[in-house]
Amino acid sequence: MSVAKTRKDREKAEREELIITHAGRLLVRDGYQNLNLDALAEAVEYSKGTLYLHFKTKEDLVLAVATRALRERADLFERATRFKGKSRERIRAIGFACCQFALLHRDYFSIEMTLKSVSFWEKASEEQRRQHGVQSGRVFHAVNSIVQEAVLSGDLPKDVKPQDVVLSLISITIGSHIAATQPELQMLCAVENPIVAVRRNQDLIIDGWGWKPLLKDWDYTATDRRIKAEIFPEASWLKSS
Amino acid sequence: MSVAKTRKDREKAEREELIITHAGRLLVRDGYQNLNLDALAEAVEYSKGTLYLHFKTKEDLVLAVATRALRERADLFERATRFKGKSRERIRAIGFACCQFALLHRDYFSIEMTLKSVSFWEKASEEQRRQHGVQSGRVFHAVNSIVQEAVLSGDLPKDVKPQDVVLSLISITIGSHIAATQPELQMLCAVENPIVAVRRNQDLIIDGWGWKPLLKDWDYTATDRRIKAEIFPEASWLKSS
Amino acid sequence: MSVAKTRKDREKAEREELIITHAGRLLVRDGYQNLNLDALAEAVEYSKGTLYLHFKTKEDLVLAVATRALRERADLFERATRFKGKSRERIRAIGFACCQFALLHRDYFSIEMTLKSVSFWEKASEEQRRQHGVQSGRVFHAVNSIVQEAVLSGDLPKDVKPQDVVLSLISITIGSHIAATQPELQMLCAVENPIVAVRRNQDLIIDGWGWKPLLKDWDYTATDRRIKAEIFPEASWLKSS
Amino acid sequence: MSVAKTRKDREKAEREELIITHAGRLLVRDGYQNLNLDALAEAVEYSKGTLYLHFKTKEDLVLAVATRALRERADLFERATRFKGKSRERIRAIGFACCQFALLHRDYFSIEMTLKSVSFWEKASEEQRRQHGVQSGRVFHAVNSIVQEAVLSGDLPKDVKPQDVVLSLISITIGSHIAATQPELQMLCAVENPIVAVRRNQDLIIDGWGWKPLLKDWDYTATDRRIKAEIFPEASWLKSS
DNA sequence: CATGAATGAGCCTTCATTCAT
DNA sequence: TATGAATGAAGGCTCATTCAT
Repeated sequence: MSVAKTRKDREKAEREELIITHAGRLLVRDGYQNLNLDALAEAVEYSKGTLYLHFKTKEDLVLAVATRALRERADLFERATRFKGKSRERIRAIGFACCQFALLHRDYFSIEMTLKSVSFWEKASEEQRRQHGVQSGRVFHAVNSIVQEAVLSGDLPKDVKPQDVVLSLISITIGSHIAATQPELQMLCAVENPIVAVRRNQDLIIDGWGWKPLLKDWDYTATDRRIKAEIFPEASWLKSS
Repeated sequence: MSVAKTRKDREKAEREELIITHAGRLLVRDGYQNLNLDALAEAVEYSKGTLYLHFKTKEDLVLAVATRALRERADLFERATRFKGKSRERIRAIGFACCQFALLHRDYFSIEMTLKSVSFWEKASEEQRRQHGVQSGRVFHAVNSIVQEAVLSGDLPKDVKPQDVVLSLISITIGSHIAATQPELQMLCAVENPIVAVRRNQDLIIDGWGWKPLLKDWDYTATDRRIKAEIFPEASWLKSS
Repeated sequence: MSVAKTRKDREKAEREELIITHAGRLLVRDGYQNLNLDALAEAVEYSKGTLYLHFKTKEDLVLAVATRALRERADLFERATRFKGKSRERIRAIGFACCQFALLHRDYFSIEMTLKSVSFWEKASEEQRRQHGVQSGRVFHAVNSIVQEAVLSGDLPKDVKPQDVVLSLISITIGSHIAATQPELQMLCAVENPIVAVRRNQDLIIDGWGWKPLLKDWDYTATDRRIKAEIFPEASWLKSS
Repeated sequence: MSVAKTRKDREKAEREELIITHAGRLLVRDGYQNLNLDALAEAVEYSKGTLYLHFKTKEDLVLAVATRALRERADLFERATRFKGKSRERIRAIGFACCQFALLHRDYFSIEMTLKSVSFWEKASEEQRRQHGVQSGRVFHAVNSIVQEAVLSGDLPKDVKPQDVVLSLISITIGSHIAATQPELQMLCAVENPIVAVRRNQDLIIDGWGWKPLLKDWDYTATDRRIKAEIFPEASWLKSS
């Protein structure tokens, strides 16, 4: 029976994955307000009632979509963390992870934005809120650990506060992603490749903090090649970043 | 009659302002999907029918809210543009304008985000779309003109593309604003004052581009005082930025 | 002042005509439920308030449109009544009047049909209801007088009840008009010219009653020419009936 | 499961019938524009949402009402078609079918008239439009087949066009029905029994075409008795037509 | 008299959620 | 456990009618 239970559990988890995947797809296509559970039920080929066996409310479901994406981001960040090298090389790996994530979840932000509404969180279940918080923490700590190491090792000035660095990195990444994917701005600023823009901006911030070795003092070509090979072997886009 | 017409027009414009103001408030509180015209009508103490005398659809109304905020931003930017001084001082004034705007429209971004949906723009009227475009352009050109001047004057390296600089400035501002106002990140990164965080990040980017005089080479205290006095005399928050 | 009053009255009547004319046009184009007083006010270039100075309710207005059409029909019928000739020739003139009316008010029926709703009459004013009744009576009596004369003169069998004949004539005319203008039936029954179909059906009914001289016993070509010339000189369509 | 499915389907069909029946009743009472789905939902004792599980739009529902009536008419006509006898006897049976239908759906015409609006058909679903077309065709072909047979057999003159005969029959039936049920005309023309009036008018038209044996040449009493007994045994009204 | 801004009741339609089977 | 029919509250929008100017 324990075996049967296990199989049941696995099936349940698989179905949950299926639901989340399709929900994410529809969310990106239609936005939160136009996501409708009838359409989702049809897409996953389960009944609407079954959706409610997995998720207490629509908000719960959407939060699960966001959390899964966030977990993948955390996974990518932690993989980047394990890169062997200077702190600046490792934060660079994090930057690559951001781009990899952005490509996998091109419209993750549009989902994340809907989470900002107060009423949203009120309707989501405690458990989903907790899980989302856990993944947020993993992302933060992945970056923070590298920054702290850089301060300790002297790659960053002793007097910078690690949290400030983390915040600036998060800020430039979020902002670049939003800005570089807005059609209006793509036109005005002649953005050819959003990924390139994001990475350039990250470098600007990192240089801004005086994180050694500065871009002008070091050739990161070899580093990039190693990151590509060792951390993101699956990422075809990194061919010629 | 011309007088009466003028008064009528003024009253109409005033009521439109009133509606937009309240709509903005509710929009920030409840989000786009939860903004309901019954509640708005009650808030402004006019009937629902009257709302529709001013705005063809709900989308039109929301776009008007966004456009008004954007216009204020453009106004602030253009005021900053008129600051007399080095290019770096003037881009600094733009940074101050961002902060001033952020304070006036703390949650403007959450509104702007709802505009991303394709179906949204389809339902908005041509006129409102046009007006929004015009204001977007003003904002861009205010920043762009300063950057171009910096390149011409040699304050920025000759080989940087002005649009890249503009994009990075917009990115860091958007991103910092979002990040620094997220409760979760405020906690993790110990953000005491979001405004300070935004401005620090802007400086990092500007230094990152090598925009002279660099922060370490120049004392901007006097500049800040002048910006405060000459450009934003009304902004109390600038007391001790 | 009496003169001024007269002018005012005339202006009022003229405006009323204008309103009814435009209302009829919109009614035919959009149907009763889609007739909207804003559009009508714009069309007549008077304010909505002015419309209400002339008509108590929307129903009143529509009834006025119907009544005016009915009055025109009655006028045409009474003109036909004055045709000099055999009773069968005169009822033939009525038939021509029907066609003339149908051409002038191609979609009068669609208006008349909306009058059938009980709730409609409840909302119409007493005065308008009365006027509509008066015109109905004129139409009936025009036809009835000819039928009675035919019975008296022996052109119709002595034992037919005039009212039955009148009813059958009204029936075939209404029915033919509806049937011959339905696209579906036009296709199935190969209706080339609705007017011709209506007149043929009228002849069938009249022959059916044995109204002398029967179609096969008399050549009505000359009659038709006279009706055209004497009664409907303005009707271009009668060229080659 | 197949059994359960069958039962479900049957229940669904029954509920659909229930909705259509009540909708027809309200439609006749209030007209299309005043039919409101809240009232209908209350009448059928199902929720408004349930109505929408059966019909995509209000227009769809109304069209379904019309189509069901039309189907019944087609059924009656096809039954009449199967009457054994002379062609004139069989077209007479069709006449009886008209009356039987008129009694069952006293106010069908008022519904059918609302279908004339162009905007109506735009909002109805393709499927409902198709079904309505199919039933229209059945009605036409039932009549047309008898007329053609009459021409071939020499009961109608060789030179008449069958479609003209069909059109005249449809016209007199529609028109008589409308005229004979208008209170105003009932009064003016002393209509005691609308059914009798309709049938008399039909005979006039049929005689008008010279369809043999003419009314004066044949006693249809026995035919009527047979039609009553063989085709409409359920129709109590035919007792003494 | 004429206006047209303001009203607000009313309606169609959607969709998250429930629950009997 | 899975289903999907049923629900009903909610919301955007219209438009006939009124009334202060």
